[in-house]
Amino acid sequence: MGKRKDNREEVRAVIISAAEYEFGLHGYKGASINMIALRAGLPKANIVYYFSSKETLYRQVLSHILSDWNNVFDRATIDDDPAVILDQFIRTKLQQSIQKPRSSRIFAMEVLQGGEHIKEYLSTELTMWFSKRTALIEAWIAAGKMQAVDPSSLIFMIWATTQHYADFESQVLVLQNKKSYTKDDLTRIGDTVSGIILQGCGLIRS
Amino acid sequence: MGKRKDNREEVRAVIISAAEYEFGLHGYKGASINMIALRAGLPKANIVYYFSSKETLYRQVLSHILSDWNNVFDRATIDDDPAVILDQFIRTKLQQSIQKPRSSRIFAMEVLQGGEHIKEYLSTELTMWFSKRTALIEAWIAAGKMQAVDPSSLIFMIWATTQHYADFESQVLVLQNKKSYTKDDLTRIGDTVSGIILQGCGLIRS
DNA sequence: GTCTATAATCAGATAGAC
DNA sequence: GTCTATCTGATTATAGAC
Repeated sequence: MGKRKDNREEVRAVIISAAEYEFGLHGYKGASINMIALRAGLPKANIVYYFSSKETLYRQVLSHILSDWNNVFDRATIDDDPAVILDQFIRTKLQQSIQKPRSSRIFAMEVLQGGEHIKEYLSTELTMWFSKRTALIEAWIAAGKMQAVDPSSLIFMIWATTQHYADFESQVLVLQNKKSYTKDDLTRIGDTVSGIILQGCGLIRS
Repeated sequence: MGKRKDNREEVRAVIISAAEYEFGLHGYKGASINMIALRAGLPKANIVYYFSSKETLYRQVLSHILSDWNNVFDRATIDDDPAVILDQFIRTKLQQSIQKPRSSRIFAMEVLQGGEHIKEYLSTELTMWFSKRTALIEAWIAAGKMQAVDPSSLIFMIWATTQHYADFESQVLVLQNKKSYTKDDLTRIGDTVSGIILQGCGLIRS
């Protein structure tokens, strides 16, 4: 019976992966169970059998994405150097964005449409994370470790900029006449963004 | 016959406005002609009568949005002060984002899903705009008017950050425990974003 | 558990009366 | 020009054979 359970989990994982692909490409409404089933190599009835409904599947995909989003900034304290932490935070987010663009896009489309499906995540887990980080930045400022900036705006700025490369990938690539990001792009973008933000917070000098 | 033509244009304007609302809320697939018709106060057959198809209506909405997007940066030259131009660019974009969030969201969802409907705009008009602006930034750098930064990354950073307040409005408001943006928010965000970016480009000192 | 066939619903588009 | 009624197709979900 262990066999059966294992298989069940494997199948669920295959479906979630296919669903992530389709939702990331077409959004919640635009993705169809049929296409997800085709991509997973299963008849569409099985999708419903494993997840009850499209809505449930979508929620599972969302929580699968959110569980993947831990980062450096999480464990930083007042004793850390803000320059090091912010630099790592920016580069890690950028890397995630460029390596897993579809996850970022699903989240973006969800928030764009009001975030109904992740209301609880936003108002509990993420709100707690956010208030701890803004408090830390304020503590750094009070300790004279960085210059006074509005912490919320700073975090939004980093989120927005790093996610932009996933969410607006089609625009970014067309404008730069490229087919996909290279390793050099990742370095160049990371250097520029980290450079501007650190210098803009008075953490490195011109 | 002038009467009729005028009326026709009025009705079309009402429909476009209702369509902008619905597309901005639910995306292309998620919005239905039925809901657009209800919002416009018309039977749904009239929507199709005036615009032939949902697709055509959507394209009209998109081009209506794009025609609205001119800004300060457009007419800047090498003789201008980059600090002034970039500051105005940031604050104008931010204002547009906060005042017309739905336009921004429709554009965002379109690009997120691959930008098929605006391929031509992206690869002609916007590409030209973009290459002129990056060239101008490079000229400023060469003239010693600002410090060396990657022009593309800088523009993306400004776009991403300013649009974030429209596109991720639901998240931003929840995290700051607000119902809507105030005039103070606009000032505070503008000051922070403009401050970090200008200082980050060596245009003001700490 | 797995799959085929089908029911039920909803959307976009059209026909035709007024 | 404007609207009601209807068609056609797609999509989610279910029933029931294997």
